Amino acid sequence: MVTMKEIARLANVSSATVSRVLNNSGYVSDDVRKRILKIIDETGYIPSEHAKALRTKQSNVIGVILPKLSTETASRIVNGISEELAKHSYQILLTNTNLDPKKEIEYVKLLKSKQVDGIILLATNRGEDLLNEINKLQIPFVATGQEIEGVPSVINNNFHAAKEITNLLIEKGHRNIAFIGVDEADYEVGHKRKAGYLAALEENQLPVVDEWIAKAEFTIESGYTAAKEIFNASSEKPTAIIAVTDRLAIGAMEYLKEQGLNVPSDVALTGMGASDLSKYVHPKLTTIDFLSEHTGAEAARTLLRILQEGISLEKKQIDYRLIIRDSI
Amino acid sequence: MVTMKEIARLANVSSATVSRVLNNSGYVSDDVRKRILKIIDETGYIPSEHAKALRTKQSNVIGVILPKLSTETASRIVNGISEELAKHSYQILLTNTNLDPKKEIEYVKLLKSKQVDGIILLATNRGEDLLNEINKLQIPFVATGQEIEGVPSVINNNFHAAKEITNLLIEKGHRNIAFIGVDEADYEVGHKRKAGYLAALEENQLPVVDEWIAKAEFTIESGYTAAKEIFNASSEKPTAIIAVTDRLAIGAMEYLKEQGLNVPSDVALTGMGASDLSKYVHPKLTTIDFLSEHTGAEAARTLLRILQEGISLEKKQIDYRLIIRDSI
DNA sequence: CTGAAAGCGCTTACAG
DNA sequence: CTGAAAGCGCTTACAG
Repeated sequence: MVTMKEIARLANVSSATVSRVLNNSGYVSDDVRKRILKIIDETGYIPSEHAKALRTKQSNVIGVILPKLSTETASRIVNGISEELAKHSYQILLTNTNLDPKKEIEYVKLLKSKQVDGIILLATNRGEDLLNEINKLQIPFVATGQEIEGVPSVINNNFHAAKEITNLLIEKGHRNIAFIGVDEADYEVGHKRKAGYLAALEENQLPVVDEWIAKAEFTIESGYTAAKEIFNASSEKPTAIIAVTDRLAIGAMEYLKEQGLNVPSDVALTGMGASDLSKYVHPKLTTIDFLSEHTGAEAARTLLRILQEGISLEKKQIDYRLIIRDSI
Repeated sequence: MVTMKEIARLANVSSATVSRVLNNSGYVSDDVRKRILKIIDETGYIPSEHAKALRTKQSNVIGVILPKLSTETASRIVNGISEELAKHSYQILLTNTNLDPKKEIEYVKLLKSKQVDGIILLATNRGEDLLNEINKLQIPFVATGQEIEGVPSVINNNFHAAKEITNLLIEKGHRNIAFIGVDEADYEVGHKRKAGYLAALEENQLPVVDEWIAKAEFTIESGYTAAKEIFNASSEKPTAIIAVTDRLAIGAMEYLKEQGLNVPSDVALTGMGASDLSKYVHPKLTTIDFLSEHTGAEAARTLLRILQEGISLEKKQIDYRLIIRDSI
């Protein structure tokens, strides 16, 4: 491999001068600069980032820890992160926990050893161990997906989104509104969205009916099952269903169709996430776009701000957009 | 930051010994080993990968260059890569060209400067400049998505997949089979899939009708437009349409429905890619699953084989799976 | 079994 | 405007 020393030798200068040319730092005569650049070009010399990082303590790499890449939300967020970071010449070191929370901690350590300049975590939980590890860490850190206490977090406004979509149904005259949620251990998606639903009911003095509230997994099948449970359990049937993800809504839609119920005239239905799917099911799904690319980009910007200006805000909520389509 | 030197000092040994403990290399007495491990644990010491990489010329990082993360295929492939590499303690340094071919070359250089141990490229084209850059490079390299001459490539069997799906329609009695393809500059998706279609026609002595062959972009809208063109241009209408992606097929499906044509009884329709969408449109789409996670994993394995055994096969074709659903 | 020393490829104060 | 030298944090042949 051709090194800086080699370039210096060929150009009859010291490596200090080569370094100055490369970094545009300090004075170098035009003459010498040109000579060096020519040689760099001819040899195809590429400086070693490891040596550079070792010296400067800066790697221009940001670690990203994510639970699963093959979900639309995750890939939209990572895309947002990657575009924003690329603008500032940062690269992403990607680690994928495949939903194993133990790996989150392992990867935090790994990324530290790789000496990334910062870490962005797409969090699914708010585990104590993780928090400890982050606090031990002396690396700028941004969480997204979940708010993590004491850690700069970029999150969606899940509470208001759920509340608004519930209100929308209430305005349309629905009073029997069912809810398909997920485990509240997922604080943002499980707890906050449910809280938004409950808040809207309460404000409108609608009763909370336990049989109309189901807990599901993140799959279409689970949405189907949840809708079935709701319709089997209750003597009075709901006229609307709010699902906390599009996939759950689509599962519910399958069940409803199977029962010969029309969406939306018999039962209105909403999802959340603005997935690709939501546009192409029939009827098209009313949903909420959480602008995930934007969430990712904002997480990246937050991290860059910490890196460059030392400014560290605690919490940033990203706006969402309600998308009204044919399912209500 | 606590360094190896510091650990050595605290343990009253030399850093050489600490290094030996860390790497399980050479002899270290149990006594000393325990003492060192204890101190490492207490201090939370994490070795610097940059220093290590500088010394050993090995980083345990694989560079991945992709055109766009937010497509289902790309994220499935990257997921496959990431899972396979994780098994072998390699991490991914992710670079995203956002479909800018100039960036492919730029990122090849960047990844070299980051001294990744190898590079996996999800290629969309087979540009000459890129090939030159790769050849200049002295880093193990695997391409996927496109076969790149002289470079180990893991690709899908696009020709046979397209041929098989065409044959399937022919067996069903279709003789007027239209084709919605993409630019043949995308050799695998544009050229090979079209070639497979043409080969099936030829083998069955069916005529190639130019009006039945449309070129589209990678969007649902473009599939709609292409189907419209086909139906407007030709006096004799096709009874089946083969689209080279699911999104194109879904666009075509929208057009057909709009025209009051029933899928599959009036016009049969097939896609390729086994996207999530394909399962949830009505009728469900007959398509081809290219097993993208598997493609990614195989690309990773190919790279690891080069890295670990120096074995470098030229070309590997991944199997596909035909998924027959209701659209034919 | 352990240590002293060299060296990986850079950057950067310091001196001239 | 340029160079000599130190040092970043590791590993590894060599010596004992």
